[in-house]
Amino acid sequence: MTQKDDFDLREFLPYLLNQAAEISSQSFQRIYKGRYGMLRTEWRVLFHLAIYERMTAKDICEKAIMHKTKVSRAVQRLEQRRYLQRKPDEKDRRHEWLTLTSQGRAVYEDLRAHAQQHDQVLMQKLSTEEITVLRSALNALSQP
Amino acid sequence: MTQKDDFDLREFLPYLLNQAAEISSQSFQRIYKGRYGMLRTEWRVLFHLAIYERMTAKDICEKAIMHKTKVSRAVQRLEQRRYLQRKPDEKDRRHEWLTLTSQGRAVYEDLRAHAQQHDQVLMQKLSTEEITVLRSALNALSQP
DNA sequence: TGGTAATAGTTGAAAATGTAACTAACAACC
DNA sequence: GGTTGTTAGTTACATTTTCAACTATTACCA
Repeated sequence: MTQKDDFDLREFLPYLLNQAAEISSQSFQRIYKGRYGMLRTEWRVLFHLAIYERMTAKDICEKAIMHKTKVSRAVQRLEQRRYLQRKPDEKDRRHEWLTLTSQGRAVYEDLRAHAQQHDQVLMQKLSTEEITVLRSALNALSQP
Repeated sequence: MTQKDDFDLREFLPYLLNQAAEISSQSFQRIYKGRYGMLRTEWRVLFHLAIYERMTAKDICEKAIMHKTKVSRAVQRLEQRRYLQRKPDEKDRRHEWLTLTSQGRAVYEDLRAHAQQHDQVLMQKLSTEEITVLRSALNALSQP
């Protein structure tokens, strides 16, 4: 099993990105899954609502770059667990405003603490300069 | 929809990594899916076999950090399309050696060309220095 | 030797995701 | 006002993925 080709997978960005994303998500996944039985889509929606306070599903789709069916289902599950509330817009009843309940906010506070801790651990693998460059590069690559 | 919390999702590495990985994979996905009806798991296995020539499914699991059932099913589909061959190990018949057929290799060559081209486009979003730092940071984060 | 444990890989059922078609509400134009 | 088009969000179905149980083979060790 020796490398033969001149093409190196370890330089192919989509591969590298996926690999790094997968591995660095794992231990955080154990937390939100283990503690609250949540999925990736769910914590993402929860975090967006905690940070932006009041959003429609559409807003979340755009910010999080998630498909509307994913968001729709995550919202359903979060509502079932009483982590969020829906309120139809008075002016345009196609829109629904979503906000976290106090329970949802408590779950967020807990997960956020773990997320920050987890981020600290990840960053220990990198130098200060790498962290800065990495963040800006990832943001650049995230623009479609 | 104004930001309220002091915690910024745009600094949380697993989130950023996932976002960047997702977006930068999309246009490559259109290629392998559109041209060959392949899945992400499948091109990954194909590429590993092209680069390392001869591997067992287990080897691929470890290199690509994929679960064995994913690899098993990707191998099945690649075999059905005659992109690879299996050969049981003489000494230990639990192992199966996998190699690409010439057809599989041709598909790889085609996809590799597109991958490199795709990488060029992605890298245009970044400076030379960013690319270097990004790659090393991603490799560091990919170590479990 | 025989019995238990470990390993490579597969399979089936359940869960999650993607795609396309759908509903409901509003907008725009005649 | 009525027809047509657009938008927010949901649902149904097909495809993928995950998880756990399974087979087959080899390793370990009393």
